[in-house]
Amino acid sequence: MRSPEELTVAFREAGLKVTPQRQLLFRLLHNNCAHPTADALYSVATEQMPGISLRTVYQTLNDLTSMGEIQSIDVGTGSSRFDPNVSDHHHAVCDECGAVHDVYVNQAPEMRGLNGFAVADARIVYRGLCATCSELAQHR
Amino acid sequence: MRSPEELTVAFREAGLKVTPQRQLLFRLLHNNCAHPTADALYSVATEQMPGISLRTVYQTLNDLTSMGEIQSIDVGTGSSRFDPNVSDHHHAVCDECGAVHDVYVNQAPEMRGLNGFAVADARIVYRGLCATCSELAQHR
DNA sequence: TTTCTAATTTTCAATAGTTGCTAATTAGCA
DNA sequence: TGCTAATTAGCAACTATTGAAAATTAGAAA
Repeated sequence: MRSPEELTVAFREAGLKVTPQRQLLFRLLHNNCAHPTADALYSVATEQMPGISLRTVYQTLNDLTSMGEIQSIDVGTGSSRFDPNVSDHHHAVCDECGAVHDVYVNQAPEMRGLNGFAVADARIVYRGLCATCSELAQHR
Repeated sequence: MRSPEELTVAFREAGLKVTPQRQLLFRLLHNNCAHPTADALYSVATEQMPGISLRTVYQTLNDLTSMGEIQSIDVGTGSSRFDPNVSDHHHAVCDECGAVHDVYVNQAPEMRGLNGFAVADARIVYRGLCATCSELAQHR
């Protein structure tokens, strides 16, 4: 996604208002590679702006998603996660600690069984143990 | 998954009871490639057995899943879908009609960014238009 | 066949995640 | 400074799923 400053301009150009709540979320999301859930963002946001509502967090995330600034990802952990990295990539989820990592895949693998299905998008979710957790698993 | 008859034996051997509700679900799932949701199965089951509870459907699906007879898949359509095909395969979801198709992938693609992540499983979800829906889209 | 008991089913409440609605507030233009 | 449409907050509602507990039942044993 673009920087908070660029988003400020983009929002105003789109006729949207730039509120303190939105600016805070712009900052919390920028360069955030933690793949946070709405609730995780809400927790951090509340520290800096007590009283901000979870509803507003969801609303802003949805707005940013439909503007293509962030993407919503579902890695099967119950709630949606939000990713300011909208480049073509995939995700690896640690079954132990729940951390989500970015994975880049060179070329699409050969597929069978599509039978005329017109693929527009492919998303891969890897599951397993992250480096830290598999390290810890060794010592048990 | 195995046939209703084989499951009947397997359940008894595991000390589990074979109830009419379970037998009905065995039949509804056998050779079912529609990737139904719990609710979809509940609807069909209700026709043949009025009064069966949604809770029982969920319970039986969970039992079959933990026995490895079926798998639970999440293709991002809100609710879990259940697949009696437990062979190594992936799924293509039609954005128009919601149908879910099986896709077989030859070999895993080359990945970058794993940084020590120990992959245990990979699931690919393709999105796009199924053959029927892309056909219809042509004529508009 | 009848009895018994642990497994199962049903019912209903509860939960998590997310969205809908509405009154109150506010950004930003005139 | 005032105005108004956009936004926020608060809360109810909704969907998918699970928990808990009482009632029922499969199936082994007598």
